[in-house]
Amino acid sequence: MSTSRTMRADARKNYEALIKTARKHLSSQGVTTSLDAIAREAGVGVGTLYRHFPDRDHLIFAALNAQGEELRTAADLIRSAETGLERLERWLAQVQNYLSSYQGLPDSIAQALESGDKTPLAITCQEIIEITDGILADAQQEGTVRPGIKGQDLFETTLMTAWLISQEPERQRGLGGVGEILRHGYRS
Amino acid sequence: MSTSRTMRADARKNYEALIKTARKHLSSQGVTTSLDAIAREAGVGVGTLYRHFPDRDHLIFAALNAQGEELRTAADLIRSAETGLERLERWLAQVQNYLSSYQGLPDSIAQALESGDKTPLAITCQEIIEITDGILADAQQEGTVRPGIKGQDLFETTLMTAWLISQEPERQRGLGGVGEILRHGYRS
DNA sequence: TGAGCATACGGAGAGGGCCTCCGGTTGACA
DNA sequence: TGTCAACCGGAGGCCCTCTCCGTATGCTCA
Repeated sequence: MSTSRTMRADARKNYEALIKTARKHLSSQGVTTSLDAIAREAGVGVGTLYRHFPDRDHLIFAALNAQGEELRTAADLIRSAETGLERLERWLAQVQNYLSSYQGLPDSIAQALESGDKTPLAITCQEIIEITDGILADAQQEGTVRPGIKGQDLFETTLMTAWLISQEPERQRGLGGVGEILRHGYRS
Repeated sequence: MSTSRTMRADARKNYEALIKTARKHLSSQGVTTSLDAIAREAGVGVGTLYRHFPDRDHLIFAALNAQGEELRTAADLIRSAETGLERLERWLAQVQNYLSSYQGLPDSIAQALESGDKTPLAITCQEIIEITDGILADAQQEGTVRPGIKGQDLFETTLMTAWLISQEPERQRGLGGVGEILRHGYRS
């Protein structure tokens, strides 16, 4: 979908208002926030919301990827790292951050992954796993990450961690224990 | 609450019918199943359900601990293990199994842990962590588990894993990768 | 410019879930 | 058997999701 130039002007305006309001509500209320309320606050009928975003996941995905916070652009931060391990861990931190954008997002993602792989969220995950595989290969080459580890595994551990974080947003103690176990788990 | 002998006979009967139906619905539909539907199928008014179980968590907790599937009784399986590590891992497997009883249970638990520690679910978790600490100490004594690891950490990784499992019930591939990373992460 | 049409809008309404409240019922005990 | 505390049922208010269709409006082309 996205704001294409073949959209009518009013449609584009509504689309953008919806995304803007959705981002706000998703950030403060999590992925289960009321879609009705979003439409209302965006000054748009519910029908309009559902026409633009057939289901909740489509809206979440669009809100997530609006503006420039996509992972791809963040790839720059990674390049400056010296070792492959450092690059991998910076990348995983980015992914974790991305997956924790909204409270409950990991649940939506896991469900999307389970039921068919055609949804936008599922496709995004597949892309993340592929990128991870690439970075991982370098780290394994240099011997800092154990062989046998797969990008899929690291994605899953990162998703799990994002889930834990988004459930307990207060504890800023950075889940030291869990993170340490995981790092020790894939490093050589 | 529980089925006490100070309850009136009709109250006890309803309580038990509710638990029975709740177990069925929770098992097949997960923790978000309709409470109205449970009351209906149990042949009881909704008011009765809410009087016995003030909120969803109370019902989940009661359903979880009805009959003998509590973790405590499963402690027997653990004793036969020879090494402390083996005992620990069997215990964690039990906990993981318990935490995956219903789809979405880990979410309920995480929320209970976050908001006050007085809920039955939160109390149960605290108990599990304490038991884990005990078993963990033995394993650390014998040198098979790294020092610095805490019962809380192992509980959290187990909860995360249970979440992943309960989200993707199909994949019986046993999340080989994730499990292997975690085991490697806490072992010496 | 303005007529005509494809595109898009809005919101009522059906369906369902949550939870409360209170008039009515019933088990227990004297 | 009578009395009352304990317990029941379910109507009803509120909120949410999602569909459907009559209405409105941006766009295009003559």
